[in-house]
Amino acid sequence: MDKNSDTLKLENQLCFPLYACSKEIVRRYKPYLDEIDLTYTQYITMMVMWEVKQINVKELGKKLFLDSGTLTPLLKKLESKDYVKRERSKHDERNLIVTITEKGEALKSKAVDIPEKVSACMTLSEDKAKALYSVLYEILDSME
Amino acid sequence: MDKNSDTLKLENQLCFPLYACSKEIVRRYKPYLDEIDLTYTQYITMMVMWEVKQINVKELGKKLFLDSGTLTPLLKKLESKDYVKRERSKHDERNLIVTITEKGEALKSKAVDIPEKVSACMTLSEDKAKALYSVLYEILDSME
DNA sequence: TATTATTAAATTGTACACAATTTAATTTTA
DNA sequence: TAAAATTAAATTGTGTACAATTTAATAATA
Repeated sequence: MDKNSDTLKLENQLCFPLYACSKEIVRRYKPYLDEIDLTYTQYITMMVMWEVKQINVKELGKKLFLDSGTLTPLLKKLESKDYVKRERSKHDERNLIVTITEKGEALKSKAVDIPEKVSACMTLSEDKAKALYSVLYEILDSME
Repeated sequence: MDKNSDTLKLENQLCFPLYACSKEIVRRYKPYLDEIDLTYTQYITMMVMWEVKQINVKELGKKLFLDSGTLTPLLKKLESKDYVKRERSKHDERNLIVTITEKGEALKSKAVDIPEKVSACMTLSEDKAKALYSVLYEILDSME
């Protein structure tokens, strides 16, 4: 390919549609997440908490691909809403243990319909969705 | 599917790997973009400028899926680096016309190798890359 | 044509996102 | 075991993102 003409066109990039698509879908979550007073990042954090109940910041960051610079203020906010509890591990005080609260557990029932509401606003066949899913994880795995 | 158990698991979301993958790839750009003193958003903006030479903020925003709240400060920064020129349209002063400068044009040659350097750090077959590309644009189109 | 509506950027405010540094705790090792 | 290295969060600083509002210019209309 002629390096000077095409490689730097937006339409020839793979990263750009990924970036744009991610943002646009996250934006579709907003009205539903507003109803339960969560941002998207807080929502995916709660998704982990609903599943594991308790986790430290490091492990949480690994699951979410986020670092403490993002998670520390976010977890403080979730704590102020009483959805999680933050406390240092007695065993190793470097670790901060995040634990879901009852109020956090209760929030789950309000969130359970959100994924289908969002996927309803974009038409994508089951097959393509599965293919997309597996390619994305393939990329994520290959980059680690 | 049992609503209360699986729909809210991170691993069952399509948006999450999209969000994570986008961020991780953008992060791979950083070391190369640092060398030419651009952020990723500035870089995709310059990609449009290399292609069209001149455009107003509204049209630029449409191409990049960004609004004036993001673009205004970003374009001011690109202007301060002398990569673009910002001036009101004489024909309609509501429009701000962004024009690439000579220095901006010259930057292209330094950026031309970046896409292949980034794609080198993730293994993805041509076929899968193409499939991914087309599904992403299908989603983007279906959401407009 | 004066008023109203619309449009395009800019501004404001909140929340990420992440690199780099700092702080404090724990391990390793000389 | 005391010093050095490592580790986990927190902090700092820069740069997005985007909703909502404001400002200024232009277009539509009563």
